[in-house]
Amino acid sequence: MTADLPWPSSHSEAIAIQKRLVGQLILKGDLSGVDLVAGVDVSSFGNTGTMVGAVTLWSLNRGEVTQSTTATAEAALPYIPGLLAFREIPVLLEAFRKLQVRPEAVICDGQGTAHPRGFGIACHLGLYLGIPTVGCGKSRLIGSYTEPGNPKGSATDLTHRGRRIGQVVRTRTGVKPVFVSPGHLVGFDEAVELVLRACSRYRLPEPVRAAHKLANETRMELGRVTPATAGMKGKWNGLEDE
DNA sequence: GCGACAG
DNA sequence: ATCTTGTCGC
Repeated sequence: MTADLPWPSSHSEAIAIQKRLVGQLILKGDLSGVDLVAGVDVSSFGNTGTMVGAVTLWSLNRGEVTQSTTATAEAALPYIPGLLAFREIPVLLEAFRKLQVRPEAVICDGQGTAHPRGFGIACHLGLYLGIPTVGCGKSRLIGSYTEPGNPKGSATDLTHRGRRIGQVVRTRTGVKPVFVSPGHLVGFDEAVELVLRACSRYRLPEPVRAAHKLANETRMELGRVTPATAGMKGKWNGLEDE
């Protein structure tokens, strides 16, 4: 279930890994029959300190959370646009390891193929888990697009260098759209279909909302017990690379 | 060199 | 992401 993939020790190494793994993605697959969908999210105290990862299993048919797990870890590196996965995946995998049931699909709080190298956190997580993953970001990382129509369900293409890398989707009438792109084992349109199916009365998919809530509550309960802000300044900023 | 920049 | 009060709108 958890493949053994390489891990970087520097900024450039991380980029090299993404460029190599992108070729292993399978950007097609139908999720119309899926019921058990996992939502994942990470909550942290800014760029350093303790992070809490949460995975929530949501039954689309029952419309409720079936099971959920959390895990905590110290941030190994700060948030770097384009390298988010290397910061959040470890704690998310640990949370996944505690699950007693395998979800049929996963919706991530972040991008899938809508990434500079076509390998966002949803892709990364998908390859590790071997489960279909979809990226659903609240804002844009890269790509250009025209605003989708106002009605719920409206969508336009998110493009980059003349290629479609994802779609901008209105998950709720009159509300800011989300950025949907496939992670692994799912196609572009199928990814949008799953996200829309997982959205009921809010902007974000229910599984993601549940995970976000759980991660945040868990972090609050822990209390701010980790100052450790001094030890990692400048780490992974490219300057001390090679 | 100057902006942009998931969470 | 996180820090935060009030405020606009259905």
